[in-house]
Amino acid sequence: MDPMTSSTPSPRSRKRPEERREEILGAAADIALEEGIERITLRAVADRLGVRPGLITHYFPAAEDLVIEAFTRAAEVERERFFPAAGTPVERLVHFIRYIESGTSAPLARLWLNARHLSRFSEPLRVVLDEQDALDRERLLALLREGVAAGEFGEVDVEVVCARIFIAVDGSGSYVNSGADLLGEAHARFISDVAEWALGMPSGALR
Amino acid sequence: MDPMTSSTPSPRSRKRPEERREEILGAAADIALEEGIERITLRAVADRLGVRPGLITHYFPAAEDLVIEAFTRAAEVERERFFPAAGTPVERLVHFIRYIESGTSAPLARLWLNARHLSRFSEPLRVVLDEQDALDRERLLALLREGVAAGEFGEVDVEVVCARIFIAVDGSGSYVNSGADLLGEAHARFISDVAEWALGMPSGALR
DNA sequence: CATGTTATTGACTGTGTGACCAACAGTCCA
DNA sequence: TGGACTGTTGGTCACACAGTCAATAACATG
Repeated sequence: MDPMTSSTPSPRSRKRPEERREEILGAAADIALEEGIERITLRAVADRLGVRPGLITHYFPAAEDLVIEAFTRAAEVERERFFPAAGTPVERLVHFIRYIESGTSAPLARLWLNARHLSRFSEPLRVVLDEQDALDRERLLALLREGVAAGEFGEVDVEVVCARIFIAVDGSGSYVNSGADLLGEAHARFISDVAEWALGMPSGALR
Repeated sequence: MDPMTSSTPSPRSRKRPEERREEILGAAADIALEEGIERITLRAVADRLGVRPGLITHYFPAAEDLVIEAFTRAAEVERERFFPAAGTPVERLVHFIRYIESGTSAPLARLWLNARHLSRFSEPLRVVLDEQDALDRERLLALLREGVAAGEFGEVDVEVVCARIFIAVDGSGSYVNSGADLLGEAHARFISDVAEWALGMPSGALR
Protein backbone atom coordinates (compact mmCIF):
# COMPACT_ATOMS: atom_id res chain seq x y z
CA MET A 1 0.00 0.00 0.00
CA ASP A 2 1.30 3.37 -0.96
CA PRO A 3 2.14 5.10 2.28
CA MET A 4 1.38 8.48 0.71
CA THR A 5 -2.22 7.66 -0.06
CA SER A 6 -2.80 5.35 2.88
CA SER A 7 -5.92 6.56 4.65
CA THR A 8 -5.33 4.56 7.82
CA PRO A 9 -3.24 6.01 10.66
CA SER A 10 -1.29 8.48 8.61
CA PRO A 11 2.40 7.69 8.76
CA ARG A 12 4.16 9.89 11.21
CA SER A 13 4.61 13.24 9.54
CA ARG A 14 7.49 14.89 11.21
CA LYS A 15 7.69 18.64 10.89
CA ARG A 16 10.07 21.41 11.75
CA PRO A 17 9.40 22.65 15.28
CA GLU A 18 8.67 26.27 14.33
CA GLU A 19 6.29 25.14 11.61
CA ARG A 20 4.49 22.75 13.94
CA ARG A 21 4.24 25.40 16.59
CA GLU A 22 2.66 27.77 14.12
CA GLU A 23 0.25 25.07 13.02
CA ILE A 24 -0.80 24.46 16.60
CA LEU A 25 -1.29 28.14 17.32
CA GLY A 26 -3.30 28.56 14.15
CA ALA A 27 -5.55 25.63 14.97
CA ALA A 28 -6.05 26.90 18.51
CA ALA A 29 -6.86 30.40 17.24
CA ASP A 30 -9.43 28.91 14.86
CA ILE A 31 -11.02 27.02 17.72
CA ALA A 32 -11.15 30.18 19.80
CA LEU A 33 -13.00 31.99 17.03
CA GLU A 34 -15.31 29.16 16.01
CA GLU A 35 -16.03 27.30 19.22
CA GLY A 36 -14.89 29.60 22.00
CA ILE A 37 -11.69 30.06 23.91
CA GLU A 38 -12.64 27.51 26.54
CA ARG A 39 -12.80 24.84 23.86
CA ILE A 40 -9.10 25.14 23.21
CA THR A 41 -8.25 21.76 24.61
CA LEU A 42 -5.33 19.44 23.96
CA ARG A 43 -7.69 17.02 22.29
CA ALA A 44 -9.49 19.58 20.15
CA VAL A 45 -6.28 21.08 18.84
CA ALA A 46 -4.70 17.68 18.25
CA ASP A 47 -7.76 16.44 16.35
CA ARG A 48 -7.66 19.43 14.02
CA LEU A 49 -4.10 18.58 13.10
CA GLY A 50 -4.55 14.82 12.95
CA VAL A 51 -2.08 14.41 15.73
CA ARG A 52 -1.96 13.03 19.28
CA PRO A 53 -2.72 15.26 22.27
CA GLY A 54 0.65 14.54 23.80
CA LEU A 55 2.29 16.39 20.97
CA ILE A 56 0.50 19.60 21.89
CA THR A 57 1.81 19.22 25.41
CA HIS A 58 5.30 18.84 23.97
CA TYR A 59 5.07 22.32 22.46
CA PHE A 60 2.99 23.89 25.21
CA PRO A 61 3.80 22.20 28.52
CA ALA A 62 1.12 24.31 30.19
CA ALA A 63 -2.17 24.32 28.35
CA GLU A 64 -2.95 27.80 29.57
CA ASP A 65 0.01 29.21 27.68
CA LEU A 66 -1.44 27.85 24.48
CA VAL A 67 -4.74 29.54 25.25
CA ILE A 68 -3.07 32.87 25.89
CA GLU A 69 -0.94 32.76 22.77
CA ALA A 70 -3.80 31.55 20.61
CA PHE A 71 -6.05 34.33 21.79
CA THR A 72 -3.35 36.87 21.11
CA ARG A 73 -2.87 35.47 17.66
CA ALA A 74 -6.57 35.51 16.85
CA ALA A 75 -6.88 39.07 18.13
CA GLU A 76 -3.92 40.27 16.10
CA VAL A 77 -5.05 38.63 12.89
CA GLU A 78 -8.54 40.05 13.20
CA ARG A 79 -7.41 43.51 14.17
CA GLU A 80 -5.56 44.06 10.94
CA ARG A 81 -8.86 44.01 9.12
CA PHE A 82 -10.18 46.96 11.11
CA PHE A 83 -7.88 49.78 10.25
CA PRO A 84 -6.76 50.21 6.66
CA ALA A 85 -3.37 51.77 6.18
CA ALA A 86 -4.34 54.31 3.55
CA GLY A 87 -6.88 57.08 3.33
CA THR A 88 -7.82 60.23 5.19
CA PRO A 89 -8.78 59.92 8.87
CA VAL A 90 -12.44 60.28 8.01
CA GLU A 91 -12.22 57.60 5.36
CA ARG A 92 -10.50 55.24 7.74
CA LEU A 93 -13.02 55.94 10.46
CA VAL A 94 -15.84 55.25 8.07
CA HIS A 95 -14.19 51.98 7.10
CA PHE A 96 -13.90 51.05 10.76
CA ILE A 97 -17.57 51.84 11.34
CA ARG A 98 -18.71 50.00 8.23
CA TYR A 99 -16.68 47.00 9.22
CA ILE A 100 -18.56 46.76 12.47
CA GLU A 101 -22.02 47.73 11.30
CA SER A 102 -21.90 45.31 8.39
CA GLY A 103 -21.48 42.43 10.80
CA THR A 104 -18.15 41.43 9.32
CA SER A 105 -16.56 41.87 12.71
CA ALA A 106 -18.99 39.52 14.40
CA PRO A 107 -16.42 36.75 14.95
CA LEU A 108 -14.13 39.23 16.62
CA ALA A 109 -16.99 40.60 18.72
CA ARG A 110 -17.75 37.09 19.90
CA LEU A 111 -14.12 36.46 20.68
CA TRP A 112 -13.95 39.65 22.69
CA LEU A 113 -17.11 38.87 24.60
CA ASN A 114 -15.70 35.45 25.28
CA ALA A 115 -12.38 36.81 26.49
CA ARG A 116 -13.93 39.49 28.68
CA HIS A 117 -15.92 36.86 30.46
CA LEU A 118 -13.09 34.41 30.92
CA SER A 119 -10.75 37.13 32.10
CA ARG A 120 -12.66 37.10 35.37
CA PHE A 121 -11.17 33.73 36.13
CA SER A 122 -7.78 33.82 34.45
CA GLU A 123 -5.26 36.44 35.43
CA PRO A 124 -2.99 35.79 32.42
CA LEU A 125 -5.93 36.15 30.08
CA ARG A 126 -6.93 39.38 31.81
CA VAL A 127 -3.46 40.77 31.26
CA VAL A 128 -3.29 39.86 27.58
CA LEU A 129 -6.82 41.12 27.00
CA ASP A 130 -5.87 44.47 28.53
CA GLU A 131 -2.86 44.59 26.25
CA GLN A 132 -4.93 43.91 23.15
CA ASP A 133 -7.50 46.43 24.30
CA ALA A 134 -4.76 49.01 24.61
CA LEU A 135 -3.51 48.24 21.11
CA ASP A 136 -6.96 48.77 19.66
CA ARG A 137 -7.35 51.98 21.59
CA GLU A 138 -4.03 53.25 20.33
CA ARG A 139 -5.07 52.64 16.75
CA LEU A 140 -8.27 54.58 17.07
CA LEU A 141 -6.66 57.32 19.13
CA ALA A 142 -3.96 57.80 16.50
CA LEU A 143 -6.61 58.04 13.81
CA LEU A 144 -8.58 60.59 15.81
CA ARG A 145 -5.54 62.69 16.65
CA GLU A 146 -4.56 62.75 13.01
CA GLY A 147 -8.04 63.83 12.07
CA VAL A 148 -8.05 66.62 14.63
CA ALA A 149 -4.65 67.80 13.43
CA ALA A 150 -5.94 67.82 9.86
CA GLY A 151 -8.99 69.81 10.93
CA GLU A 152 -11.38 67.06 9.87
CA PHE A 153 -12.97 66.55 13.27
CA GLY A 154 -13.00 69.92 14.98
CA GLU A 155 -11.60 70.43 18.42
CA VAL A 156 -12.74 67.38 20.34
CA ASP A 157 -11.33 65.50 23.30
CA VAL A 158 -10.01 62.44 21.48
CA GLU A 159 -9.86 60.42 24.66
CA VAL A 160 -13.54 60.88 25.28
CA VAL A 161 -14.46 60.24 21.67
CA CYS A 162 -12.39 57.08 21.65
CA ALA A 163 -13.94 55.82 24.88
CA ARG A 164 -17.46 56.51 23.63
CA ILE A 165 -16.86 54.72 20.36
CA PHE A 166 -15.29 51.67 21.94
CA ILE A 167 -17.98 51.30 24.56
CA ALA A 168 -20.50 51.54 21.74
CA VAL A 169 -18.62 48.88 19.82
CA ASP A 170 -18.62 46.54 22.77
CA GLY A 171 -22.28 47.12 23.47
CA SER A 172 -23.16 46.51 19.88
CA GLY A 173 -21.03 43.38 19.88
CA SER A 174 -22.92 41.99 22.85
CA TYR A 175 -26.11 41.98 20.86
CA VAL A 176 -24.55 40.85 17.62
CA ASN A 177 -23.30 37.84 19.49
CA SER A 178 -26.66 36.35 20.25
CA GLY A 179 -27.59 36.48 16.59
CA ALA A 180 -31.01 37.90 17.20
CA ASP A 181 -31.30 41.59 16.44
CA LEU A 182 -33.29 42.41 19.52
CA LEU A 183 -33.00 46.12 19.21
CA GLY A 184 -34.22 46.76 15.71
CA GLU A 185 -32.85 49.09 13.10
CA ALA A 186 -31.37 51.53 15.56
CA HIS A 187 -28.83 48.85 16.23
CA ALA A 188 -27.41 48.71 12.72
CA ARG A 189 -26.48 52.37 12.72
CA PHE A 190 -25.55 52.66 16.35
CA ILE A 191 -21.81 52.98 15.92
CA SER A 192 -22.02 55.70 13.31
CA ASP A 193 -24.67 57.53 15.34
CA VAL A 194 -22.44 57.48 18.40
CA ALA A 195 -19.38 58.49 16.42
CA GLU A 196 -21.20 61.45 14.90
CA TRP A 197 -22.50 62.47 18.28
CA ALA A 198 -19.11 62.10 19.97
CA LEU A 199 -17.40 64.06 17.21
CA GLY A 200 -20.04 66.77 17.10
CA MET A 201 -20.78 66.02 13.45
CA PRO A 202 -24.17 66.34 11.81
CA SER A 203 -26.26 63.18 11.71
CA GLY A 204 -25.44 61.04 8.69
CA ALA A 205 -22.03 62.60 8.17
CA LEU A 206 -20.28 59.28 8.58
CA ARG A 207 -22.49 57.23 6.31
CA MET B 1 -24.60 12.76 71.98
CA ASP B 2 -27.26 15.28 71.23
CA PRO B 3 -28.18 14.78 67.59
CA MET B 4 -29.11 18.45 67.30
CA THR B 5 -25.66 19.75 68.16
CA SER B 6 -23.66 16.96 66.57
CA SER B 7 -21.10 18.55 64.28
CA THR B 8 -20.12 15.38 62.41
CA PRO B 9 -22.07 14.23 59.37
CA SER B 10 -25.08 16.35 60.00
CA PRO B 11 -28.10 14.15 60.64
CA ARG B 12 -30.24 13.91 57.57
CA SER B 13 -32.26 17.05 57.42
CA ARG B 14 -35.33 16.26 55.44
CA LYS B 15 -37.14 19.21 53.95
CA ARG B 16 -40.33 19.89 52.11
CA PRO B 17 -39.82 19.51 48.35
CA GLU B 18 -40.80 23.08 47.42
CA GLU B 19 -38.54 24.47 50.11
CA ARG B 20 -35.61 22.33 49.03
CA ARG B 21 -36.15 23.23 45.43
CA GLU B 22 -36.06 26.91 46.28
CA GLU B 23 -32.91 26.38 48.30
CA ILE B 24 -31.24 24.69 45.36
CA LEU B 25 -32.27 27.38 42.92
CA GLY B 26 -31.07 30.07 45.28
CA ALA B 27 -27.69 28.42 45.73
CA ALA B 28 -27.34 27.94 41.99
CA ALA B 29 -28.25 31.56 41.34
CA ASP B 30 -25.63 32.65 43.87
CA ILE B 31 -23.02 30.55 42.10
CA ALA B 32 -24.01 32.06 38.76
CA LEU B 33 -23.47 35.55 40.12
CA GLU B 34 -20.34 34.85 42.11
CA GLU B 35 -18.47 32.23 40.11
CA GLY B 36 -20.13 32.21 36.71
CA ILE B 37 -22.96 30.26 35.16
CA GLU B 38 -20.68 27.47 33.99
CA ARG B 39 -19.74 26.76 37.60
CA ILE B 40 -23.26 25.70 38.41
CA THR B 41 -22.40 22.08 38.91
CA LEU B 42 -24.12 19.35 40.88
CA ARG B 43 -21.24 19.26 43.31
CA ALA B 44 -20.92 23.01 43.70
CA VAL B 45 -24.60 23.42 44.46
CA ALA B 46 -24.65 20.41 46.78
CA ASP B 47 -21.63 21.68 48.69
CA ARG B 48 -23.28 25.03 49.32
CA LEU B 49 -26.24 23.28 50.88
CA GLY B 50 -24.23 20.67 52.78
CA VAL B 51 -25.92 17.95 50.80
CA ARG B 52 -25.01 15.14 48.40
CA PRO B 53 -24.86 15.77 44.64
CA GLY B 54 -27.37 13.02 44.00
CA LEU B 55 -30.00 15.09 45.73
CA ILE B 56 -29.66 17.87 43.22
CA THR B 57 -30.18 15.34 40.45
CA HIS B 58 -33.34 14.23 42.21
CA TYR B 59 -34.83 17.71 41.85
CA PHE B 60 -33.27 18.51 38.50
CA PRO B 61 -32.82 15.29 36.51
CA ALA B 62 -31.13 17.29 33.75
CA ALA B 63 -28.44 19.59 35.01
CA GLU B 64 -29.09 22.04 32.22
CA ASP B 65 -32.59 22.73 33.52
CA LEU B 66 -31.09 23.82 36.80
CA VAL B 67 -28.78 26.20 34.98
CA ILE B 68 -31.63 27.73 33.01
CA GLU B 69 -33.87 28.20 36.02
CA ALA B 70 -31.05 29.52 38.17
CA PHE B 71 -30.10 32.08 35.58
CA THR B 72 -33.70 33.18 35.28
CA ARG B 73 -33.93 33.50 39.02
CA ALA B 74 -30.74 35.53 39.30
CA ALA B 75 -31.84 37.80 36.46
CA GLU B 76 -35.26 38.38 38.00
CA VAL B 77 -33.92 39.12 41.46
CA GLU B 78 -31.37 41.57 40.14
CA ARG B 79 -33.78 43.32 37.80
CA GLU B 80 -36.05 44.44 40.59
CA ARG B 81 -33.27 46.66 41.86
CA PHE B 82 -33.13 48.58 38.61
CA PHE B 83 -36.51 50.14 38.29
CA PRO B 84 -38.10 51.68 41.37
CA ALA B 85 -41.88 51.64 41.45
CA ALA B 86 -42.42 55.23 42.48
CA GLY B 87 -41.37 58.59 41.08
CA THR B 88 -41.67 60.55 37.87
CA PRO B 89 -40.26 59.00 34.69
CA VAL B 90 -37.25 61.27 34.84
CA GLU B 91 -36.58 60.33 38.45
CA ARG B 92 -36.83 56.67 37.66
CA LEU B 93 -34.57 57.03 34.66
CA VAL B 94 -32.01 58.84 36.78
CA HIS B 95 -32.20 56.06 39.34
CA PHE B 96 -31.62 53.52 36.59
CA ILE B 97 -28.62 55.43 35.29
CA ARG B 98 -27.16 55.96 38.75
CA TYR B 99 -27.57 52.31 39.52
CA ILE B 100 -25.40 51.43 36.57
CA GLU B 101 -22.85 54.21 36.75
CA SER B 102 -22.26 53.67 40.46
CA GLY B 103 -21.11 50.15 39.74
CA THR B 104 -23.84 48.61 41.87
CA SER B 105 -25.04 46.68 38.89
CA ALA B 106 -21.63 45.15 38.22
CA PRO B 107 -22.65 41.64 39.31
CA LEU B 108 -25.58 41.77 36.93
CA ALA B 109 -23.37 43.10 34.15
CA ARG B 110 -21.04 40.17 34.66
CA LEU B 111 -23.92 37.74 34.68
CA TRP B 112 -25.22 39.18 31.45
CA LEU B 113 -21.82 39.06 29.79
CA ASN B 114 -21.53 35.48 30.95
CA ALA B 115 -24.95 34.53 29.62
CA ARG B 116 -24.47 36.26 26.28
CA HIS B 117 -21.33 34.26 25.73
CA LEU B 118 -22.75 30.91 26.79
CA SER B 119 -25.90 31.45 24.75
CA ARG B 120 -23.80 30.74 21.68
CA PHE B 121 -23.58 27.12 22.74
CA SER B 122 -26.84 26.51 24.55
CA GLU B 123 -30.10 26.98 22.74
CA PRO B 124 -32.20 26.91 25.93
CA LEU B 125 -30.00 29.54 27.48
CA ARG B 126 -30.30 31.67 24.36
CA VAL B 127 -34.07 31.49 24.57
CA VAL B 128 -34.27 32.42 28.22
CA LEU B 129 -31.73 35.20 27.74
CA ASP B 130 -33.84 36.65 24.95
CA GLU B 131 -36.86 36.51 27.24
CA GLN B 132 -35.08 38.32 30.03
CA ASP B 133 -33.74 40.86 27.57
CA ALA B 134 -37.26 41.52 26.38
CA LEU B 135 -38.47 42.00 29.95
CA ASP B 136 -35.78 44.59 30.60
CA ARG B 137 -36.60 46.33 27.38
CA GLU B 138 -40.27 46.45 28.26
CA ARG B 139 -39.49 48.09 31.58
CA LEU B 140 -37.44 50.84 30.04
CA LEU B 141 -39.83 51.30 27.14
CA ALA B 142 -42.76 51.72 29.52
CA LEU B 143 -40.80 54.30 31.47
CA LEU B 144 -39.92 56.20 28.32
CA ARG B 145 -43.45 56.11 26.94
CA GLU B 146 -44.78 57.40 30.22
CA GLY B 147 -42.24 60.20 30.16
CA VAL B 148 -43.15 61.17 26.60
CA ALA B 149 -46.84 61.17 27.48
CA ALA B 150 -46.12 63.40 30.47
CA GLY B 151 -44.14 65.77 28.28
CA GLU B 152 -40.93 65.16 30.20
CA PHE B 153 -38.89 63.87 27.29
CA GLY B 154 -40.14 65.71 24.24
CA GLU B 155 -41.19 63.89 21.09
CA VAL B 156 -38.62 61.13 20.74
CA ASP B 157 -38.72 57.69 19.16
CA VAL B 158 -38.78 55.63 22.32
CA GLU B 159 -37.66 52.49 20.49
CA VAL B 160 -34.50 54.18 19.31
CA VAL B 161 -33.83 55.76 22.68
CA CYS B 162 -34.31 52.43 24.40
CA ALA B 163 -32.01 50.64 21.99
CA ARG B 164 -29.31 53.25 22.36
CA ILE B 165 -29.44 53.15 26.12
CA PHE B 166 -29.33 49.38 26.33
CA ILE B 167 -26.46 49.05 23.91
CA ALA B 168 -24.65 51.63 25.98
CA VAL B 169 -25.40 49.67 29.13
CA ASP B 170 -24.04 46.48 27.61
CA GLY B 171 -20.94 48.20 26.33
CA SER B 172 -20.30 49.78 29.66
CA GLY B 173 -20.84 46.44 31.36
CA SER B 174 -18.22 44.80 29.20
CA TYR B 175 -15.58 47.11 30.57
CA VAL B 176 -16.86 47.07 34.13
CA ASN B 177 -16.45 43.33 33.99
CA SER B 178 -12.72 43.29 33.67
CA GLY B 179 -12.36 45.49 36.70
CA ALA B 180 -9.82 47.79 35.12
CA ASP B 181 -11.25 51.11 34.04
CA LEU B 182 -9.51 51.17 30.70
CA LEU B 183 -11.41 54.05 29.28
CA GLY B 184 -10.99 56.69 31.96
CA GLU B 185 -13.52 59.13 33.30
CA ALA B 186 -15.63 59.22 30.18
CA HIS B 187 -16.67 55.73 31.11
CA ALA B 188 -18.28 56.63 34.42
CA ARG B 189 -20.71 59.05 32.83
CA PHE B 190 -21.25 57.20 29.62
CA ILE B 191 -24.78 56.02 30.28
CA SER B 192 -26.08 59.43 31.26
CA ASP B 193 -24.27 61.02 28.34
CA VAL B 194 -25.89 58.61 25.94
CA ALA B 195 -29.30 58.99 27.55
CA GLU B 196 -29.14 62.77 27.30
CA TRP B 197 -28.02 62.54 23.71
CA ALA B 198 -30.68 60.01 22.79
CA LEU B 199 -33.38 62.05 24.49
CA GLY B 200 -32.20 65.34 23.04
CA MET B 201 -31.66 66.78 26.50
CA PRO B 202 -28.94 69.26 27.40
CA SER B 203 -25.72 67.78 28.71
CA GLY B 204 -25.87 67.20 32.45
CA ALA B 205 -29.66 67.16 32.58
CA LEU B 206 -29.75 63.62 33.95
CA ARG B 207 -27.13 64.06 36.65
C1' DC C 1 25.85 4.12 6.20
C1' DA C 2 25.77 4.57 11.18
C1' DT C 3 24.58 7.31 15.00
C1' DG C 4 22.54 10.71 17.81
C1' DT C 5 18.89 13.96 18.27
C1' DT C 6 14.20 14.86 18.83
C1' DA C 7 9.51 14.97 17.00
C1' DT C 8 5.84 11.98 17.97
C1' DT C 9 3.28 8.39 19.99
C1' DG C 10 0.78 5.50 23.47
C1' DA C 11 -0.31 4.51 27.91
C1' DC C 12 -0.97 6.07 32.40
C1' DT C 13 -2.44 9.18 36.54
C1' DG C 14 -5.61 12.16 38.86
C1' DT C 15 -9.44 15.25 38.84
C1' DG C 16 -14.03 16.99 37.64
C1' DT C 17 -18.14 16.29 35.37
C1' DG C 18 -23.36 14.41 34.60
C1' DA C 19 -26.02 10.51 35.03
C1' DC C 20 -27.80 6.33 37.22
C1' DC C 21 -29.57 3.34 40.96
C1' DA C 22 -30.16 0.54 45.04
C1' DA C 23 -30.43 1.14 49.80
C1' DC C 24 -31.48 3.92 53.80
C1' DA C 25 -34.28 6.86 56.96
C1' DG C 26 -37.31 10.73 58.13
C1' DT C 27 -42.16 11.89 57.98
C1' DC C 28 -46.94 11.31 57.63
C1' DC C 29 -51.08 8.77 57.66
C1' DA C 30 -54.05 4.82 58.71
C1' DT D 1 -47.93 1.68 66.50
C1' DG D 2 -46.90 0.16 62.05
C1' DG D 3 -46.54 0.68 57.34
C1' DA D 4 -46.10 3.37 52.97
C1' DC D 5 -44.15 7.16 50.76
C1' DT D 6 -40.28 9.66 49.37
C1' DG D 7 -36.40 12.69 50.53
C1' DT D 8 -31.62 11.51 50.88
C1' DT D 9 -27.48 8.97 50.68
C1' DG D 10 -23.40 6.59 48.82
C1' DG D 11 -21.61 4.18 45.37
C1' DT D 12 -20.66 3.42 40.44
C1' DC D 13 -20.21 4.31 35.45
C1' DA D 14 -18.65 6.73 31.39
C1' DC D 15 -16.59 10.60 29.69
C1' DA D 16 -13.42 14.75 29.07
C1' DC D 17 -9.74 17.10 30.75
C1' DA D 18 -4.41 18.41 31.89
C1' DG D 19 -0.30 16.57 32.84
C1' DT D 20 3.65 12.97 32.90
C1' DC D 21 6.81 9.72 30.93
C1' DA D 22 8.99 5.95 28.62
C1' DA D 23 9.30 4.11 24.06
C1' DT D 24 9.45 4.76 19.13
C1' DA D 25 10.64 6.40 14.59
C1' DA D 26 11.88 10.15 11.51
C1' DC D 27 15.33 13.15 10.44
C1' DA D 28 20.14 15.33 10.32
C1' DT D 29 24.72 14.99 10.71
C1' DG D 30 29.04 12.77 10.75
